[in-house]
Amino acid sequence: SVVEKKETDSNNPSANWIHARSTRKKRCPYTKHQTLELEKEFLFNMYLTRDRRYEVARLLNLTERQVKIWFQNRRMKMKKINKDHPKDDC
Amino acid sequence: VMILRSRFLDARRKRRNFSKQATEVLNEYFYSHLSNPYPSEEAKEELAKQCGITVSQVSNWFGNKRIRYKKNISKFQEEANIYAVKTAIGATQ
DNA sequence: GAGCGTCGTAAATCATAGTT
DNA sequence: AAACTATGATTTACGACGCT
Repeated sequence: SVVEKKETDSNNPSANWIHARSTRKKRCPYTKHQTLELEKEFLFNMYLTRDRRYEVARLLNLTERQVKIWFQNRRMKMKKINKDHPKDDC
Repeated sequence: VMILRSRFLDARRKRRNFSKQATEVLNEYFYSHLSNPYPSEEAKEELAKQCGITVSQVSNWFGNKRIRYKKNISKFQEEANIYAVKTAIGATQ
């Protein structure tokens, strides 16, 4: 009976974790230039003011939302790097 | 400066495939939790320990596994059966 | 209560390892 | 050895939820 249960689970892909993010913007990789400028801005300060965000978005032809999210992701990346390699530095 | 930094980090992208045993452990967890293959933070830590990899690597593995499984379930059917049998044997002992 | 924060993730893409 | 495929890691984009 245990076997049967496991097998029905295996044969049952309808098990709901397959939820399609239907209405999501497709990921579009940023250009070298966009990434470089964003990194430079991040180096200057990890958190954006509203005005800075507007400027950066305008200069790089991205939406303010994209810039905001890029900074959020970038901070998470920094956190992950610090976690994975505690203290090797240049 | 950051060009060097990013190049340095990109170099970390050099990887090796996980050991056969590690993959075995991960697959066992995945297929025995097929209805909800989302290990908790604690489960990830345990898997990481068992596999000799980092928690981040466990997260990456499950992320990749879920999407690739979902994208082509039939391709993984044989593998799924193998691990289903494996856990079934384990359960009866 | 609008707005930006983190956290975990999906999905696409990248870079390389492994295979044919 | 050059295609080709598998696989681990990284990059965009959100939803959920927190704080102020």
